[in-house]
Amino acid sequence: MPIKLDRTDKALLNALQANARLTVAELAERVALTTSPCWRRVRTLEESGVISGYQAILSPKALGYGVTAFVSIMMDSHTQEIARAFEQRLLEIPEIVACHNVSGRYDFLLEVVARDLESFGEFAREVLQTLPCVKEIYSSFSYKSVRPLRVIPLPG
Amino acid sequence: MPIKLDRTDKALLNALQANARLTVAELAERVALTTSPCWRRVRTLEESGVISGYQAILSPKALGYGVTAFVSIMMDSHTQEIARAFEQRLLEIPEIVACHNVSGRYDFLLEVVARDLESFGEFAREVLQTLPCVKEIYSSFSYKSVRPLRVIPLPG
DNA sequence: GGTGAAAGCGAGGACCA
DNA sequence: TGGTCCTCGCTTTCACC
Repeated sequence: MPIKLDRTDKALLNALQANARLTVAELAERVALTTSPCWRRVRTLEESGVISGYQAILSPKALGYGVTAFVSIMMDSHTQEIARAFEQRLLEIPEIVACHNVSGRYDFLLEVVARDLESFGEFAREVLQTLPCVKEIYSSFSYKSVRPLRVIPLPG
Repeated sequence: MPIKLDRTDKALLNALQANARLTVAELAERVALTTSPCWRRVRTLEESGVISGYQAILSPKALGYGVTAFVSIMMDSHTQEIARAFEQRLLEIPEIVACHNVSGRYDFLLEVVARDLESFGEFAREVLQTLPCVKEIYSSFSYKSVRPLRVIPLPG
């Protein structure tokens, strides 16, 4: 699974992580190539799965979400089916923008957006607390995102 | 800061969150508009800050990162300058792909990628443990990302 | 807010070195 | 691999409804 990337590939990936709307012509200029080989490289990166997609990044603030919370959930049961059903249920809740099954004291770590603290409280009470098999919930609020743009480092 | 969005705007945002490379022609078709008004709406969404950018989403796995960890950090001091300097230092560490200053028992929550557990151990020992003013660190590993694609829900 | 048309440019492919 | 050229379709911007 480790795909070989040369300097040019890394430059392309960094440019596209910063701005997915760069045209092939602009990309080519940045990496000192002509458009055809540049376009071919990008396509190869897409096909190999290194680039899994392109996404518009929305501002939670501008959409009226003033609160980002991290919610840790401990289950009172750990069977295969219960975990699967629980994950399925989590996927149906749009306020949960990220969600990991994790090791340690808690079983799931969620990132949740809400309009304000009051709205989050209601969400926690009416949605999270009523999920099946939940034993304990711990919420922590983001005062500020220190690193707003998620960038995967390129190895080597 | 709450920007008014009608049904069409929301459809555009949802389409662009799923695929930022859709052409204006394709977008227009999906929302039953012609290209001109569609293009104008997208531009307005960009200028208003609702769309803060476009990003290629890379696969950590394909890049050789087998481990995603969530690291909670407790500081032994909480002055303004120390926090600022600490955040500045965190920004210089590329393995930290996300980072929040949070409420609760810990002060910072980081998301870190690493090649494998061994590599993470080394990173924790040599980079995280040596940061100034760190009192306690708690690491939790992601077994699996339940929601791989981050999508902000649209209000209303 | 919506439509339609026009100019220019980029995407994507065929082919050569 | 990289480069050149070529064609179609899209982007972008009009003027107008």
